Amino acid sequence: MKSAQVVKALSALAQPTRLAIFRLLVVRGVDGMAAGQIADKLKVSPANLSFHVKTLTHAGMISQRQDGRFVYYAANFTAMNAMLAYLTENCCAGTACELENKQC
Amino acid sequence: MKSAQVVKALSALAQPTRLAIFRLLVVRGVDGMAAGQIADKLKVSPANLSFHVKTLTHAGMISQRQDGRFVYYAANFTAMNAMLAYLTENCCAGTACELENKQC
DNA sequence: GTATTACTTTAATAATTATTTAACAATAGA
DNA sequence: TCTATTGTTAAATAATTATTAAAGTAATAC
Repeated sequence: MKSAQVVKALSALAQPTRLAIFRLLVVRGVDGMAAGQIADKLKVSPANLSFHVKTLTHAGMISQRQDGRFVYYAANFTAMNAMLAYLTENCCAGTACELENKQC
Repeated sequence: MKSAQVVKALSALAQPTRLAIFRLLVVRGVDGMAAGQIADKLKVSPANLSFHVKTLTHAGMISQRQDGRFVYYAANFTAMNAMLAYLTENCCAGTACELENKQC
């Protein structure tokens, strides 16, 4: 994963409403949740929700699927895991710190 | 870990220079690296480096230790792991998705 | 004690990001 | 077709964040 993409992913999550949306969708799993449901649950205006899910979508952290009048959003677990992997990669220059003290 | 603290941690990492600083320190391990070395390596002005390490320190993602005229910075692995844990917590409502498809 | 090294702080400016309101689609149902 | 539902977009404003240059602090060396 490229560093610029990781910055985009982190920026997407680095906002209270968007972190709440993402966490909700992580717990929700693969089926995801309709935009309106998310907005209701998080007490966010539809326009504001649209703005934030757009940011998360552009960062690749969530995916979108239309079903009739409803738009379902779901967490992108592959993107999440890639981001987490980037942060911990080659920790402590690859020495056995994980085995010794579980620091990374 | 509280959600506001996670937002702070993510915000700290969500900037190219700061992500580069953090990654450098993650690879470096517990000993850390002096401010000047970091600035040289990343080709950042001292003032700008100071600004960014301050942000990372306030977010709890790195720690600071003075040694003579040098100030050493090191990654805070405990904070990093807490942040990663927050993001994946109760994924897919706790169903065995990890065992079934390694999605989270 | 003066100079040098290493780093931080302040202030000004530039750039980005979030929120709100209003207008705009698209689908579904009467 | 008319209307309600569901959601997005655009424009304006407010707020936050990053960068630079200059001044300031603190420790060591001469």
